[in-house]
Amino acid sequence: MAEDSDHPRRPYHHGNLREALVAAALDLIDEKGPNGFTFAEAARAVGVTPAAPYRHFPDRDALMTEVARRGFERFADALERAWNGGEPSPLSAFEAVARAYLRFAREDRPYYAAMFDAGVPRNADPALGAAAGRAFAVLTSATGALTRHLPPARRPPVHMMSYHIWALAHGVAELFGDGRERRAPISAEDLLESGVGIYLRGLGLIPGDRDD
Amino acid sequence: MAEDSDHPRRPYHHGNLREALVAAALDLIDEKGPNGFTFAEAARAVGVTPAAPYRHFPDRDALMTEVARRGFERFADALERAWNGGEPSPLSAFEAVARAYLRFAREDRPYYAAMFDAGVPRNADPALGAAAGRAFAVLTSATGALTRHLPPARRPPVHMMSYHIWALAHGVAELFGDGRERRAPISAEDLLESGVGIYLRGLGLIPGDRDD
DNA sequence: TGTACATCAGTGAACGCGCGTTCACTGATGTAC
DNA sequence: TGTACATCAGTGAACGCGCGTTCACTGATGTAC
Repeated sequence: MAEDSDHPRRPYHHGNLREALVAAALDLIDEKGPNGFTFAEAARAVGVTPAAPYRHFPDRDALMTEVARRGFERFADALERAWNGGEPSPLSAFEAVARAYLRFAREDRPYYAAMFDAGVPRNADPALGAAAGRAFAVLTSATGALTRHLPPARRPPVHMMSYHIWALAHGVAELFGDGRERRAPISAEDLLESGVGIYLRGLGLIPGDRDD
Repeated sequence: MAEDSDHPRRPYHHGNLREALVAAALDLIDEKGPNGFTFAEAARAVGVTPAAPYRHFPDRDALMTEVARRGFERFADALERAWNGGEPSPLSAFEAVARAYLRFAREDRPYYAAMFDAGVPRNADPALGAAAGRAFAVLTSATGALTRHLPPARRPPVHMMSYHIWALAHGVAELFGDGRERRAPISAEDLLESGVGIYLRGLGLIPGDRDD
């Protein structure tokens, strides 16, 4: 009973094996983490011989790299959308970017894992590096816009500030995303939002609540 | 030429196989990452049959867990030492803790990887969980001491603040530690120190440089 | 101090497994005329 | 519209590999008397 007689025989050509493999890889990464993912199992999940994927990817790592590349594209898109050209205000748009970061890490977790936890090197694929750069560029342009009206003496280096935000968002996502690492009594989203708020206050970008 | 005739034959009993396996595991993790580590290779590195480790660890994961456990012990020790009871001042001690965090992530990288990147669950071993709790307790008591003199209305929840610091430190370590992830024009240490400084200023814990 | 014996910590051979990958092949599809 | 043929995207069998783990074993060590 290798196949159900009610259903027509699966056609010899899959039709969209490349896409199906990517989808299967995402499922597997979601289930078992980026290191539990194997080429053979992806093929099995799609119902295809273990040799078939080689028609679409040179090797196992190439599929992983493809997932990471797509992840960075989506990630960059999401951040750009959230930034929205700095509208309605740089501050609110900036906070939207932070929220989008975390939402991506949570909702597109297997992508995020492929991008940051799978050990795929940034230079594995030029398009991957470009997409990662595009994502990071959103952060830098957002911080640039946000700090532009500060007097130069109090304006932080834009790269430094981007790295701070990125590190905080990544740390929150890795440690507190999805309930891994001790049941925090505060959600990852709230954690990042409050952290960014305090940070921005420290830069004088939003008013402090000092009594003086 | 399986053995050098100059040297006496390696004794039948290794003498300290357990310790040697832990050391080999650390080397392998350092070289190939926490997922490149295998039981068999650790045994080989130590010059022992692949069955020998089973006299000391029930299985492969137990060795990984042991490395993570020791890592958390050392980590907690390092943070406690840096905190130094809050002397000479809570602020300087707090900053010393942040520096110690990053120094640990850098200098004891294989430990850090076993602790955070190897997928060892916190409850794999009660002692591991306890050590992790002890490390985190340093952060909470440090933030508690640091914010104690703030008026209650402006005092941040101590857990939230600890999580912020932890997330920032972890994010910096993962993204910028050891030059992985784009050559940042600023060191991970400086990045964390400046980030923590801005954050503390945002809480009113160190003076801002406002002109008003 | 010497001997008998239990215990400990290794050996060496073997297992089953799943993986990544290769190869010659074949069924299906698309194109030229 | 029909046929011939090149190309494409699969199959199925096989490979070598290293891993985790087991087993009966044996050499070395420690202890009781």
